Amino acid sequence: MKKVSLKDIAQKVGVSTATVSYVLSNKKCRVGESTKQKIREIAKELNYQPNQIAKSLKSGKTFTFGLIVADISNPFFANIARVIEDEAAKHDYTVIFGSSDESAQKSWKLIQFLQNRQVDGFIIVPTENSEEQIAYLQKQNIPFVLLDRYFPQFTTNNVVINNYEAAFMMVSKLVQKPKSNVGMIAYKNSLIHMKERIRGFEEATKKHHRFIEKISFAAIDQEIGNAIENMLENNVEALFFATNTLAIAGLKVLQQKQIKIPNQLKMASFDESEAFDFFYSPISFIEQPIKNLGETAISLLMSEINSTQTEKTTKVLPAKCIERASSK
Amino acid sequence: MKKVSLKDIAQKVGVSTATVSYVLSNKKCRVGESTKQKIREIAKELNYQPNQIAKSLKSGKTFTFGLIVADISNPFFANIARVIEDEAAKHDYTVIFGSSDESAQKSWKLIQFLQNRQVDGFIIVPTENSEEQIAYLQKQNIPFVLLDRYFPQFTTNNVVINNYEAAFMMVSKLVQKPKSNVGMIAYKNSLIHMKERIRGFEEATKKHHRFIEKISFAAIDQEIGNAIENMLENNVEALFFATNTLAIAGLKVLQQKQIKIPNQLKMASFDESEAFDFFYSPISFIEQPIKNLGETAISLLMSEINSTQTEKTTKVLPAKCIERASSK
DNA sequence: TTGAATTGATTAATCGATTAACCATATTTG
DNA sequence: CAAATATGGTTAATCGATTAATCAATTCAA
Repeated sequence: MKKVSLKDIAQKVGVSTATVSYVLSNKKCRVGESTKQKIREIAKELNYQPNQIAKSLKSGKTFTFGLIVADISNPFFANIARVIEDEAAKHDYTVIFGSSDESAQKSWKLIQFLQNRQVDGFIIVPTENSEEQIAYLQKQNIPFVLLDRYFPQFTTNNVVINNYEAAFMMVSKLVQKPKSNVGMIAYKNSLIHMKERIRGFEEATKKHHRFIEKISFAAIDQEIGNAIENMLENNVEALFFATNTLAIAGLKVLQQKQIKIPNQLKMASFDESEAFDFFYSPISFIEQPIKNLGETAISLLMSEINSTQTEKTTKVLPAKCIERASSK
Repeated sequence: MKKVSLKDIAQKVGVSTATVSYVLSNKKCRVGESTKQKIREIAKELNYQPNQIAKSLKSGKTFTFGLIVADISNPFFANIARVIEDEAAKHDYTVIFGSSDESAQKSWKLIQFLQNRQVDGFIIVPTENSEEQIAYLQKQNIPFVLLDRYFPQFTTNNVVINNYEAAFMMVSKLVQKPKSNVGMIAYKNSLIHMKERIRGFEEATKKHHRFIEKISFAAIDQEIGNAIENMLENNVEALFFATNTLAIAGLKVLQQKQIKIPNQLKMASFDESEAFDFFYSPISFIEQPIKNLGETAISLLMSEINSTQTEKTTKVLPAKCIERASSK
């Protein structure tokens, strides 16, 4: 069965499609009361649903956002996606999203794809080496907001947390005894959020012997074993993970090796995970304000879209240290 | 900056938009080689991206699926969503999805919304009392596939597992000692998948004293405490959870009460969760073939869309019992 | 009673891409 | 050389909704 269009209603009522359009969109236009009623009646009877595609073509607006996250299988990003969807829905926007899996190439493909679908704006968690993509969006004057990370050399709308401060606070609590050996496991990644987390760790461990292992996102399972091995050989007594994904992978190895936490090794991580709660000694972590991050991103994007102003804003939201058994 | 359209290219080259369209879509049509080259060149130079909205309006196809899951914050559905997206992308389809949160009303809203966006088909995890929605889709002749659950009274495309068998197998292993007290915590829900899980539990515990607590999805946190309390008062020595969400909620209570698993209470659950791996005694669970479920759903939907045949199929996929420390 | 104002509705252009149906030239063919 | 056939393109309608411009019929004012 074909979908009901304005034309169908118009024919049945015996008026032009224009009249039907005016009535159903409640425009202040001169249409007789009896005609109005009849049109509304028939529209309801046929269960008329306006064709958004046609509307979009005419208006140039799709009421759709594109969301590109770095890794949708990570609950952090999955939850952010959820919040962003809910928040967008409040403004009658749909969200189409994709996962770049930290690959600039995939991110570029997604941007092109979503642009073809005429999204009205983007929320992007940018990957390494995606600078020219950002430059492209800027040049095309497409509204967008960067999330979680950004490029300091570009003036863009950003929503982030203070990674340096959060890492510094958490690590300071984790490594109280000076001169001991301490370690951090991070991503091999030049993005600012990772740099800042590492800087926070370093600043908090000035008086310690520190060891940093950097792992590539695409090969966590292959590289994590060695990284942990090295940490243990260096007798670190505290270990800080730069993300929840790294922490989960690391914990699996530590559990295999029967390392007792926190007795043999204290630990803490960035981001949360349901698994952290159920570990025999609950894992300390840095809680990011996910709801706030998503809401702020949508709010920035909405104001970018609805105004002619091109002033860019960077919002820095507070993160919280949740200390539990694993770091004491 | 406005987007580049066929018209822009046509003007620059000095031909009609029709010619440009023919060339860029590689139609077998008579256009001179030199003109072809020039058009391709200019198209590249202007970075032409076809407007999918316009294409959709003309073709009546959006190459978009609507996916409605019951609860996107549940990793089971989140992962299914992921698989479905990846699989759809292989066929050059986009997926727009929403979460009904087990509410028929929300589900109905989502269907209307997605239909306005002219999706070419649906994959739906139906909620309780959504029968008339299914009937509506059927009447409108809109291609769709039901996932995880279905309504036996409707002849539809379904992709499910054998919930009865999976529950029976797992519970049989969980409750070996006859005559003991055993319990199940399920949802207060009349959907077939839940009924089947309960039937599996009952069939496997014919020789036991069994206790079943039913909890409403919308009030898990409020009701789970009492449910667990009752189980403990009845001295159950084995407890089966109908879903991962229930298990996680239940585990939190059990942990507070310092119940030792499996010494004081053996347990097992449907579905997986990262948290199950990190519990001090890893939780036994029924593993659903998520990848296979998603792939099959897309494949059914694709063949429904691409063929005129209206024959409906129900695919029943195998689930697997993963036995670990918690049930021994 | 004639011109002006009001009411109720229609026409037609538009958004961007597609495509069937034409229309010129140019080249063969009998 | 006239008719047939290629060759290389253009025109215009279409998808469905929107909306400025217009028109016809009525009512009102002077």
